[in-house]
Amino acid sequence: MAGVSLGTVSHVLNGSARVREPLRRRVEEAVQSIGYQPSALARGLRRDKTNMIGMVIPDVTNPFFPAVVRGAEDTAFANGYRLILCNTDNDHSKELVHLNELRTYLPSGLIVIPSDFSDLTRQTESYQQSGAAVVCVDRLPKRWHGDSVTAANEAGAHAATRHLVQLGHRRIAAISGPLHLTNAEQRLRGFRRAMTEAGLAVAPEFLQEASFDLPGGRSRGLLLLRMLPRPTAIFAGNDMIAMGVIQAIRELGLRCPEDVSVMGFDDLAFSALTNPPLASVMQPGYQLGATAARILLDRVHGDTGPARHVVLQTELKIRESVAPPHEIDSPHRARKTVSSKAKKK
Amino acid sequence: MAGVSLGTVSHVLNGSARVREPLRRRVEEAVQSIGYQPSALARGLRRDKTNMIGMVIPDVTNPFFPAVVRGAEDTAFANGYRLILCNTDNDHSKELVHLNELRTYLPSGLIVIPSDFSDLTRQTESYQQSGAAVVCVDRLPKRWHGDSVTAANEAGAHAATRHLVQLGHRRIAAISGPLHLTNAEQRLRGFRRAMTEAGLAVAPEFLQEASFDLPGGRSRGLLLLRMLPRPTAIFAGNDMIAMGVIQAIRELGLRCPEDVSVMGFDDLAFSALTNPPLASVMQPGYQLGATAARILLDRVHGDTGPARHVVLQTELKIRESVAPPHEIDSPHRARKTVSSKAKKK
DNA sequence: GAAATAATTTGAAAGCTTTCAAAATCCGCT
DNA sequence: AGCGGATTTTGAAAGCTTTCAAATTATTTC
Repeated sequence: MAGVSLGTVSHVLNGSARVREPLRRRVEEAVQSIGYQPSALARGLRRDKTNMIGMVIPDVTNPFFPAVVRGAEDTAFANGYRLILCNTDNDHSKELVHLNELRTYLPSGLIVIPSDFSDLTRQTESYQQSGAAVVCVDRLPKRWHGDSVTAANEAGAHAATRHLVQLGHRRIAAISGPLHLTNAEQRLRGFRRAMTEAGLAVAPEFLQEASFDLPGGRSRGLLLLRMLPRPTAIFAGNDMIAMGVIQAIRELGLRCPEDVSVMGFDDLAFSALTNPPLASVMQPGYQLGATAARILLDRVHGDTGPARHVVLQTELKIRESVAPPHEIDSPHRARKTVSSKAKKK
Repeated sequence: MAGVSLGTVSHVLNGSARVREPLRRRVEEAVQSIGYQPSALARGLRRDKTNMIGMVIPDVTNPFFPAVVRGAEDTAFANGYRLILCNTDNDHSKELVHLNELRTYLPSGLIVIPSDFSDLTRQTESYQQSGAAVVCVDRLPKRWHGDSVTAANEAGAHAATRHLVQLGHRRIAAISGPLHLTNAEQRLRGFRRAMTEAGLAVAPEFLQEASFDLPGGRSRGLLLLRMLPRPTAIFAGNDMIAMGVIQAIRELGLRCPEDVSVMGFDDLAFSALTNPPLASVMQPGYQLGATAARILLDRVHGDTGPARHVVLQTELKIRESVAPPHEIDSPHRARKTVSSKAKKK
């Protein structure tokens, strides 16, 4: 200690009160010379809040989520906040463990991509009364009324399906993600609406549900492709499912897009590099994360307005995995990029 | 509080002293009923150590790193530790910020994939004297003497190159990653050794250096492909570079593998799905992370043995992006999977 | 120049655990 | 019943900040 009281040091470091020049300088020099850094733990303990943000995601390994994490990390970091990353593996009990433990670190907030059957709502209460904000991303738990950031799943799926219809497809099947996840359900809804609007009926067996991964898409794809008459196009709930479908197509000796068109959702970084390049509905993962962090920070800084539900626009990326069906003459061709509208309420 | 002293509660919760049954039960019931959870902050403050592990990586968005993160997260979580994730963006100053700040949280340890020009060694000292362990993964800073977990880069690159040679290639070029990264440098070394052993000279202009990403691979690829005589095979420093090369090949109206074979390194999850499927040297990202966490936990639990340098084996994955060169008759064909040896010292 | 007022600086408490030494209780034994 | 030793339980300190009220110093005003 170089000549001054503890309280003064704190004031210099936090600018919490004016300190006259000579003192301030002495303190700053001392801090410099011994490389003093305040203990984040003691600080958090005293302030009842740390600069940490808990980020709970299903799995870093799934290529869509890292983009979200990155978006959140960047804006959090730029504002002096740090991320604690938690994988839930879509396991509800693991989610609970994380949620419960995270609280004892007094984080400033939580950014959550909820797992299946998440009852985040109840957890959230205890966080909110400890002053932490909670923002949900990508998919929402049932009856979620707090802040959220999602993609325009319904609109995106609608645009994608309409594109398939415009290419001339009539027998279009869908492989949705797990329907208790709101994003999977919304995408399916968009698919159905587009089909209805086109006056096309969807046989119930043409609607399959799979887990959001490659094996899920492959097995459901095999199922669909063995039906007669076979669908000429398949709308997949996400790109991993779509890749599974393409694999199934190949296994059965069929070709994509000549025999079956495939449309994905997510537009992962590598979807443009696959064989064939995958048509997909782009959703802005980075933006989802960044926006969630933005909202969270606003809350931390005192925004007490009504819950915000940000819906980010998607964009249809047409690539070689879709083409007009072979059996029928293709009536119209639509190669342009179609955007669904962004919406905020 | 239900009838007993503070110290006793602590003992019950930590098993730090025997407590007689009736008391213990009363405490446990009280804890249950109000859902009491000890403050991780106060605990860390008192114990001079938290259950957090700082994980510093270049970029979650790069598909190789999430696997490492996942491996580390899983073993850390299973042992009651949590991960604070930090992106450095390969920016040394950002790495410094993270490293400095992380320390104030008194983490149990650090798992670091160092950025370019990292001088982690100095940082490490101050961590170690605060009792935190540091493990380096994937690549090492210059003169790193602490624990490390890396892949057998040299051996993997050697095996891959030898495979190309055995296919009949003579004019083989390499696009390495940034050579101040030890992993890039080791892979290049493996490449050179295989070439030397095969009695093949490598023209200096056939050795290019690129950043570990797709644009890097594309631009260097274009360069190489415009040379005359053109290389018949290109060994890429990682899969992202390899994808860039394939893109370059396509842009020039050439075909892979007919005109040019491409070999990658990493074997990312989607490398099997690209067009053409990418031959690559598999390195076990998940294991790298898991092993690093394992070593870290051992250190935390008191292992004070000499520094461990674990080298994990790689495995050559042959896929359609490599084939015998067209111009020459292919002398031998080698389709089998070749493993490099694992090594521990 | 003294008093009043404003501006700085300080001291001490509080936040929640863990831990060490001291106090209390238990147990067996005579 | 009383005593010694072993076992449990308790009290208080410490860990590092922040913050509030109190104390000190500077500044203004008459």
